[in-house]
Parts: sequence; structure tokens; C-alpha cells
Amino acid sequence: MKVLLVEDDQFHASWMEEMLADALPEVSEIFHAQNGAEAEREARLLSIQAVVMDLRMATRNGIEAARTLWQERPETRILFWSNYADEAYLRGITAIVPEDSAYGYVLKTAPRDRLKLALRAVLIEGQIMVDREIHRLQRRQATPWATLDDSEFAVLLDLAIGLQDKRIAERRGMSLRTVQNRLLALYDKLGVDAEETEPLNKRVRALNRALVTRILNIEALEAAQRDFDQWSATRR
Amino acid sequence: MKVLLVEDDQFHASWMEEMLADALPEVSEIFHAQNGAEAEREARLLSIQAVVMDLRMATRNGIEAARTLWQERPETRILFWSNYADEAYLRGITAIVPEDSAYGYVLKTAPRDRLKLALRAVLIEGQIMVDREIHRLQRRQATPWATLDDSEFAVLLDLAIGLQDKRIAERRGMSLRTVQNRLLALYDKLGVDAEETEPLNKRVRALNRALVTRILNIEALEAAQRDFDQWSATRR
DNA sequence: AAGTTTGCTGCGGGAACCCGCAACAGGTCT
DNA sequence: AGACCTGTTGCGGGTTCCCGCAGCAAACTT
Repeated sequence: MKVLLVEDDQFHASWMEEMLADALPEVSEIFHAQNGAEAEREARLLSIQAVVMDLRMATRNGIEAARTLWQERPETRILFWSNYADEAYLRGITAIVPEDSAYGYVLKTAPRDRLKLALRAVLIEGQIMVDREIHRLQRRQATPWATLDDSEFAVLLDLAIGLQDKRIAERRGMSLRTVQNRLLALYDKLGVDAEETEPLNKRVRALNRALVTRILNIEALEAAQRDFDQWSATRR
Repeated sequence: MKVLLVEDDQFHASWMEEMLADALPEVSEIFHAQNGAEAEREARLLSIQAVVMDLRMATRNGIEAARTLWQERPETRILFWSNYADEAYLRGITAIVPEDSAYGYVLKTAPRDRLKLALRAVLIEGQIMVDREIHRLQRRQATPWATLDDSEFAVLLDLAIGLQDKRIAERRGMSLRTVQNRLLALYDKLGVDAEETEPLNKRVRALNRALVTRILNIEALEAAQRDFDQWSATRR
């Protein structure tokens, strides 16, 4: 079996190569890409069906690359491997994973055994496996058990790129007042104004809280901007 | 000479150890800390005067640790060593570096030679050395040569944590209108509304742009929040 | 010395935002 | 069927924000 390793940090790359050789004897060849663009090219060229993918890379990040890979060959198995337990990454991934594709998400800080387990589960067995740390680390200060639903998350993204209520309403096909209701829910769930003595600018505060709690990260902002630009181009 | 290496990624740590041994024969002992808190403890205990410090760490980041170290022993020489060329880091550092202290900032992607050079320049010679990549990478889309001055940056931080105009004015000792003038300058320099077709929420947009251009990062938000909490505690 | 620039400030108004109140639709429970 | 919950929408008003206009003082120019 051929495996493509996408990772721009050489130390992590060589550690992972070693790990692959150790954990998966059925791997015959390991290919290596330094960024998302290379990954897309190599996967196409070599008919890769098993990938270990870093998320944060300089030129083209793991989620974008994965989207392309899955568009071209939905049965590709991808194990995402990241330093950060950002919910934004997880949402980004689950938004693009095709029906019945195998994928996984492991932290780079995970112990050796768990990583090996994940490699086998995802790349060989075709299972889905997500490091539970990712959920655990969240919701430190945000009101607990308050998960954003998809429509709230969509509004959060629109808020984050700076759209006004009216624009969000247009884009998402809601009335102005509904958008504002979503925003109220967001302010509540993100803990805006909770136990604050002074009044704050709620919109900015919501973005701030979303970032600090890792519900969003900067890459998610960039991705949201691209989506919006694309949508707004088609609409005129 | 004793050197303290503060780094929570084991691969990077062992690479740096090797690099230190190779580049600086005058180093007699290398100590190792996994995070900022450990670093403060060990430096105090061992009278460390030369430090190589990662910036992004789990429990206590490099800038906070450096502040403590420099408070206790201002002549400490610190080489910061980071994956990211965020202007926010650089501002954070220059805000806390004492008069005539030696420090440096090198990217982890820097070639071997440049790293060795920086190690020697900062730790042995006591010079100041900043990787020029850091400035180069900035200002992709922000209006060029538009550097924020200190008071603008301060207002940006206040905006970022969600303060309203009136509060910012109180905190910074400016009139309301002056704060708003600063905000106008910020909107301009950050490229808010530049070549946009639709009207946006300027405050949110400003924060978004500051993050995307790496003038701010999430850690800077967290730090600003702590500063503010502290300030607001003393004021009542 | 008179003119010019630059930064700080108040005033005022239009737009956006926050949000309570109430009406209404569709689904669920008793 | 009637009571009830939940999500959507309009209305209205108090607040904050954005920003043009203008006055003022200090610094700088000619």
C-alpha cells in the first residue's frame, strides 16, 4: 500500500515516517509532500488512497487539500494530524468529508500508541476516529454544553468577516430579525456579557470569544472570506 | 556557559540541542524546560543568563515567561525561536525588553547558518537580531508602509477585547472623539472598506484584518484580556 | 510675526445594532 | 382537540457607532 505524508515540518515528517514503518507493515511506499498543493498533485499522479495530512501549512492548508482529494477520489482515507485542538478544524473537516469516507483526527501530542491505533483504524480499516481531547479541551469558559448548531455557526462566520445583519440575512435567506435572534443565541452561548461588569461591543466580543475558545481560528476566517468572495461573485 | 532551552516540542528541542552543541562550543550545560512556568523556575534556580525560548507553548507562553525572567534579571539574553512571523509577537517582545538587553527573534524555518549566527550574536555577543522575514511577510494586503504607532496599537487591543469607545477613552485617558479618530486611522491602515463593494461592520472587520495580516494573533487577544482585567481590578 | 500643519476636542445626525414584545406557524404531548 | 413548545418574523425605541464639520492649541515653516 502506498501512503502520502503531507507535512511541512521536517522533524515531524521523519518521526511520522518512522511511525508508519513501525505500525503498518503493509505499507510499501511512503511519498512525501510539503504542502497542500503538492499533495493534490502527487495524490492525483500516484493514485494515492491513504494520506496522513498536517493541517497548518504555509501555502495551502490541509483542509483545502483534502477537499480537492475527496472531490477527485471520495474513497481516499485521510488521517489529519495537527498540533491544535481547534474546533474550527473539526468543523471544517466534517463539512467536506464525503458520505462513508474514512478519516481521523489525532493530535501531535498524542502518545505513540494512540497514534499507531489511529493509523491502523483509519488507513487500514477505513474507520472514523477522532481524538477525544479535541472535545474535552473546548468549553472552558463558554457556557458549557452549549454547542453551536450549523445555522448559528454559519452566522458566526458571517459575523466574523464583518457582514452586517442585513447582508447576513440576504446571504442565508433569513429575515433580519431571525439573524438577530441567531446572534442573541451566539452571544449567549459564547458567554458574551456573562459576568462582565461593563457593557461591551457584542459583535467584537463574540468574535473574540470564538477565537479564544478555539471555536474559530484565523484559518477559518480566511476560509470564510474566500467562501464569501466566491458566493458574492456568482451573485451579480 | 549555561543555556536554558524552553521548548515543548521534543523534536524541535533535540534539534536545537544539537545545534547549540555544534554552534557554541562555549556552552557547558544545556537545561531544558517544557513550558513558561518551568522556565521561570529553572532560570531562577540556576541563575541562567542565556535562554532559547519557544513562543507558543501550552501553559504559559514565551512572552510571559520572558517578562518574568527580565524582571528578575534584566541582563538575561533571550533568543526567541518561533514558527510564526506574527507581528503581534514582535510587538509583545519589544514591549517588555529592558534597556540594553540582548534578544533575538528567529523563525524555525530559518536555514541552519542563520540560526547559528543568531545563537552566537545574541547569546555570546549580546547583540540584538531580528529575522527580516518577519517584516517582509507582513503587509500583504494592508495598505503598505502603514505601520501602527503605539497609541493606535493600544486602541486596537482595546477594540479587540470588545471595549466600547467610551471605555477605551477612560482607560487610555483620551477624549471620546480622539478615540474615534484613532479608530478611523486604524480602519484606514488595516484596509477596512478598501475596495469593498458592500458596507461592513468596521469594528469586526478591523479585528478580522488585524488577525489575517498577523498584526494580532489569538495569544495577543488573551494577553490583552489579562492586562485589561488587571487594570480594571486596580481601578476600583 | 504671520501662516501652515498636526493633533485633540465637541457637536450633531444618520445608520446600524441590541432586544423586548407580540403575533403566527408547525410540531409534540396529554 | 386543546395545550404547549419552538422557531420565525414585524415593530418600535433606546443605545452605540461612524464620521463630517469646525474650533482650538502647539509645533513647525517661511
